[in-house]
Amino acid sequence: MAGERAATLSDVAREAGVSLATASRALNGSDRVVRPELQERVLAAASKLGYTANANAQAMARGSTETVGLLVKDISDPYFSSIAGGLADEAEKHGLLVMLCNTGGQPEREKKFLAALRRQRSRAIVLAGSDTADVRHTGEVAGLLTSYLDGGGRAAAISQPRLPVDTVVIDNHGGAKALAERLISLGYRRAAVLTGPEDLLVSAERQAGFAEGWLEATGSEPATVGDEFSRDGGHRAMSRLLEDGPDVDCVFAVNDLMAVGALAACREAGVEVGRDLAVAGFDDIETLRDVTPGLTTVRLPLAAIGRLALELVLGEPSAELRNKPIHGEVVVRESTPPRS
Amino acid sequence: MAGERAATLSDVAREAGVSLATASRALNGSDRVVRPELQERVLAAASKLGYTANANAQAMARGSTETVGLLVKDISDPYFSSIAGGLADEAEKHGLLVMLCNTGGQPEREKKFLAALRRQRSRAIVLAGSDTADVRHTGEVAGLLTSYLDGGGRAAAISQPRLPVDTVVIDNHGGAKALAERLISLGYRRAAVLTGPEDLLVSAERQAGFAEGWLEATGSEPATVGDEFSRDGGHRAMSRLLEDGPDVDCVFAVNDLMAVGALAACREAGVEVGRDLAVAGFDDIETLRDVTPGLTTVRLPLAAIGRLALELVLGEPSAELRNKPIHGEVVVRESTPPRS
DNA sequence: ACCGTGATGGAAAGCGCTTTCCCCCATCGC
DNA sequence: GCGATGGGGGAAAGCGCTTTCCATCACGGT
Repeated sequence: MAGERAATLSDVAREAGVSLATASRALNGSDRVVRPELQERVLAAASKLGYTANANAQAMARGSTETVGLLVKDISDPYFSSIAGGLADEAEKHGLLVMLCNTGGQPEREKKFLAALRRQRSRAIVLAGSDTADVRHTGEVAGLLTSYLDGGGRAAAISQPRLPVDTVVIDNHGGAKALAERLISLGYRRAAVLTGPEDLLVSAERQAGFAEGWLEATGSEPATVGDEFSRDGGHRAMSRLLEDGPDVDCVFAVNDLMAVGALAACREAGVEVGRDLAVAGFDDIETLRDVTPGLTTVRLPLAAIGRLALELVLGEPSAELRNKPIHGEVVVRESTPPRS
Repeated sequence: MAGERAATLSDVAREAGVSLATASRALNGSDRVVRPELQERVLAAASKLGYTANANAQAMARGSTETVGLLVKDISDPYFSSIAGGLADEAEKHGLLVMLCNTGGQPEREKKFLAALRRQRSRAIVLAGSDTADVRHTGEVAGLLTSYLDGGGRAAAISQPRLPVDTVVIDNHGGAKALAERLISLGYRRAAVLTGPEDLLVSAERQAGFAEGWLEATGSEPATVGDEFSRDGGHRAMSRLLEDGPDVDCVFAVNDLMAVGALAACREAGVEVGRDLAVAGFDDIETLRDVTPGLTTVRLPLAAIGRLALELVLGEPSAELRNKPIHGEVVVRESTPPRS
């Protein structure tokens, strides 16, 4: 049972009657070739003993591991889980294992995880959207990342190019601006934006992009209501907006989750979205595509973004930082019908 | 820069003018105590050199790691990402890193991951719902798991107790049966079930539980339409059902995703759910709580399940297998109004 | 004054691999 | 027929830690 300690390579070598070196070469490949006959003997011995290589030992001897780290704010958020899904699939193709780090949006945790991944000698790290305007924290993260990179690690980020690493840049500004323009062409004239916390970059960028588009086209800035960057935040923000007497004909929630909360708030207040008021979101979360009325939003290829981030981080390192821009596509649905 | 190889413990020891042993004891704790003065010197040296322990080396020396593996079918599915979220949070509390393995429902991948986790000498493995009726595959997984356990590993499963490990058993049967009873008490009499593939245990159990409840109360078995265990599967199944002329007043989709697809199919067919037909799901996926009409479903405490699974797998090992039952709670919403 | 005791520091033996050398021997060219 | 050549096996040196086993040293009891 659990008594007999796991077979080691030496056990296999002995069993096969070859040297440790040969066993290693036969089992885990190398540039050196082993005579087929011996190779077979080693393989047989290994399977007979139920040998499983010790990845930690290999990591030590080889000086490199087969794991990559992924930092997300909240894996149960569909935005991140979709990215994670794409990244995980790509990782699997490369034979890499993914270390999932759920930061919960806590800077302390983020740093702890970064340290842990470094300790693990992870081959690469992908940071997904933990961007904040908190300069102090961003600086600390940049510092940790830099020493990780100096130690031979690779890293990439998803979202804003604020860290000294390659990044998959999501065009939040452009997407939101395009959405604003689209809403205007649909006939809307008075808008409000439901935003997340001010120091959340995604939120700030989307808000700014939308405002810019709106301002350019109508000459006026949309109103703004801030709350949490979540379903409930959207609900609260929308409720507040409605209470204040909504002098608006359309509302842009900076992400789909907030938009869905807003939808619910409208429903509760007896406001019919699509007829009385238009609502739009951002991300095009898959599980949210069936809400009613269908939510107008900006589609982001989330899984592809995850895949891309991994490709970026595993590809040829380059001297200068690379940015891979990703543009969203405005998807119009029933929540923003053309206005007569 | 990247030239100077990372500082090792010996570097720190030398810098601090102490032995390797002392440095180790001072930095990574142990039962042995180090004089405060020395301790401080070591800490200073470490920080001066930017020392980061090598987890792989520690794993080798200690014979144990700080990682746990999590196998899920598809992390981008909210069911699994919620479980993963709960588990990840719990792992963080224990200072453990989570290896995320996305099997994509492919048996081959599942086995590969299991082997990989064993190679990594993961402290524990949690298998989340990859249960299938495929006996051959289940047997192979059981085999891999057993040798992993024999090697001193710990493992737990979420869903059905089919593997030789502790498991968080989700009472799919009971939940579905309770749902059936509830629907009947609401006045429904003719039901249909939208199921996933036959060899998917979750689906089969929910169907059976529902059928049992229905049969006991009405004396008749609900009709059944099978398709994929996904939103689109639900959509297709429901479309087919509607085409065949629906002699039913309520439909149970074996999970929320399918139910939402069904909702969409109804909408497209001009059938108003809540008035013309009732629809219910299972899981109570958070992001789906705002669909309209509100979906009646069976709530599962997904995050808690993830947490629990980790607790189970990290707790005192026990001789006999433990099962931790989890019961869902029927949540009635507008999609199944009382029938007059 | 002497020896048992407990607290600490250090030397060194691994942990399980990979990989560099080194060496042997069968081939090959002339 | 003989040295050069190279394919392929093995010994052994790490990789960076932890931990056992000693060795010291300062006390306290008698």
